[in-house]
Amino acid sequence: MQKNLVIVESPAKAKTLEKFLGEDYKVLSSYGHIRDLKKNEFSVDLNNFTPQYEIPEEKTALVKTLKTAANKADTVWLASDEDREGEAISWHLAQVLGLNVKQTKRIVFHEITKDAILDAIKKPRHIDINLVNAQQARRVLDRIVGFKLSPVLWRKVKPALSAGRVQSVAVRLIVEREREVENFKSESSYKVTAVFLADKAELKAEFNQRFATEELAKAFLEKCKGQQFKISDISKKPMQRVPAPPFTTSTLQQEAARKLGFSVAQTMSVAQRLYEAGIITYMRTDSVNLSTLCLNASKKEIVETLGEKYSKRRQYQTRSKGAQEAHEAIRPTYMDQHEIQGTMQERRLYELIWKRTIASQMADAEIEKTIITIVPTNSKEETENCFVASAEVVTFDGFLRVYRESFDDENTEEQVSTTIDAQLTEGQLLNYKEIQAIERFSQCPLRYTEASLVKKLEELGIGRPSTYAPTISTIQQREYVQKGDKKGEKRNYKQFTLKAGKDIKESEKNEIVGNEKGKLLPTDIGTVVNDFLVNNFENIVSYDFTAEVEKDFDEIAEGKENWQEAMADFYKKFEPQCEKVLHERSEHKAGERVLGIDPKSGKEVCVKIGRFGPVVQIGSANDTEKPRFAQLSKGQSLQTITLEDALELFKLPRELGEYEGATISIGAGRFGPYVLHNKQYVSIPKEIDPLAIEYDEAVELIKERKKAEAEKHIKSFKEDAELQILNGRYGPYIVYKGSNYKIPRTVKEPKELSYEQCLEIVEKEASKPKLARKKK
DNA sequence: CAGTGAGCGAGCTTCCGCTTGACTT
Repeated sequence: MQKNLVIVESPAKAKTLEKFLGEDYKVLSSYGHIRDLKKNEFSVDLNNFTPQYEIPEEKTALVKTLKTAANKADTVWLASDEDREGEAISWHLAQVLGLNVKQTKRIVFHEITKDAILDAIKKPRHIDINLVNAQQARRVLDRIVGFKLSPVLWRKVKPALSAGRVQSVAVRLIVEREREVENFKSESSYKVTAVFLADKAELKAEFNQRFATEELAKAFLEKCKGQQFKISDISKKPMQRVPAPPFTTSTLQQEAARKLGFSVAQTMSVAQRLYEAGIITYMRTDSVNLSTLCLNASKKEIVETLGEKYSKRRQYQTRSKGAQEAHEAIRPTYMDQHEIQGTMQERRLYELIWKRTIASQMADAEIEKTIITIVPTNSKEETENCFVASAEVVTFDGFLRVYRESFDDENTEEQVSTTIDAQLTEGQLLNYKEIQAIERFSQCPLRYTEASLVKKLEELGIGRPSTYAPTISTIQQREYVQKGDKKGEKRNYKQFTLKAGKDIKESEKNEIVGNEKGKLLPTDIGTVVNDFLVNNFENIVSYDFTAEVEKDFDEIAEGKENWQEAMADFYKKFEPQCEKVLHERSEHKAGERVLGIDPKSGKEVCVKIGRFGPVVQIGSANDTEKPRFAQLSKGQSLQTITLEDALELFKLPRELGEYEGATISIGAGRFGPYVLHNKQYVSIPKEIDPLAIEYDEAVELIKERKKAEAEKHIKSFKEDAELQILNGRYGPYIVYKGSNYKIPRTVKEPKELSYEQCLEIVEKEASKPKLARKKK
């Protein structure tokens, strides 16, 4: 029987710890929080802000195990993470396990190494109740905000919506970026580049001033015509480049997106597997700190493979707002393991982590930058305008040997950089081969990707490593935001070229700009909800709100402020704000836009967010006649739809006539437009306009559908009409009494299955436990 | 490579942070 029980947060950590601590210690895991506010109730007494905690059902078995183990042990050590949440986990554990809060031993370590752990055991402390209170304040504030704001949205915008301190700001960022893009007016100017001839080699250079207009650019080229040029100056300066710090959750998500094309959720799930296999350290962290163990191991690797001069020991400082640094940076557990076994994704992510970690401990790259200034030979006065050719030569590659960080805005602005082949001297005369003025445009702001949104949230100190991925999935689930592509637009630009011995030639070219893939785009609902919140709760969805309340939490953690009083202070202002908005009667719903008058009925036509999303409405609920509704179709938006397009939507359903004794009608449903015939629905492909589709086309679709239906059928049974073998998207399957059943892979020829065999499969499959179906 | 297809309202919805599960019709 072990004398000591140690409780940590993660089971993988527990496993490692047990190895280090030896026989006298049993190590168990709490799997995060064991208690929380009730899930479906407000659970905060608004008179004194006392929270009502409960152990969620899925944790009861675990808590029982922990209790038994705690009762058996002589000493219990609470070893949850050293941050606000970790302290609260320890406190809840102490309470639930019946331990004395003031006396129970509390230990912490920031890295899972033997030394760190034995060290921690030597100097236990007690639970810091102030830090616990800061967590309670954080938890209760989030509950108040979320559970008071969401119902306002249900009432004023649409049921089942949600708002919160983190998600609403995430949506705001996306909506506002979209508006920046929409309102962006690009300005053009002329950039001048030249190719000079130095002996036989070419030297590319750019003029260090841009020209605002076509006329100025042309005038400049005119002045250059027939000119000879000279090198007025050659300067060389050494530069250093430093490696990026080791990965945190946020930077790992960004780099994995840029370099490997992973989604934020994908990165986290692959990293989780690596962590559970003991290959990398913990993947939810805001710290860039590396353990001494890792620093030493990295140095050894670098010195052994590349030599002493490539090694440089570095400790990085965390700069991000609100970082709590309970863990190390994300790094390989063993630096000598350059690659791993596993899936393609696992191998690639590991390689990225290994390289970034190693590079962070490598020497600076040394670069020699050469800048050559070129002026016309006839220029008398010392003018600051000149052509500049610049070249960079890596004189020592340092960390670049292993790893180079990527950036989102790479390749957006082409820079003239050249390699210099010729021997050049100051005063040397040059002739131009070609001088060109090209119209260039200012860069439109880029829409957010999942990863760049995470970066922005981290900069604002909003959200935590464990919530970045879930937040992004929440705002998509609520349909505030969609991931999608934006097609670029063609843009014309002018170009003037001056070749040696010739006149200026003008040409017009075009390019595609603004093509964006996998970007976060706001939906109508997201936009309306955001505008509603910004109008009525600017203080809550402000970019600074989190930073401000964090200041309070810090005060509470330092024991300078009473947490429940802080909550009372907040609620005193927040509650009347909610009440006011809730009871405000306005003529128009949030986001409603009047388009005009329906010429047929003379009634008002408006668009708004309806019970099921964006709709057009003709007439009002106050009229004697009920208003008519039509859902906006895909690609239409509340903000841009015209009266004409809106009225088009009322042309469905249409009837096209009889076919085989039944009416064909065209309608629009949840999944787009369809042909309805004999209770059979057939989707209309998006190439065909449902408003223009003709009788023959509709019949064709019905026939196609019938044919597909016939092919779908593999076998039925005379014993039971309710049993059939069908061919579906995932291969053959069995339908029995309205439910689908998978045919085991071992069955090679589903056609040959007998009635009895089918029933056997059905029985077997039905007995398997079913996953709770996802909400749609 | 399936199948889904209403109605504008009588019940329910919702937060953020800690953790991993057991699931693939």
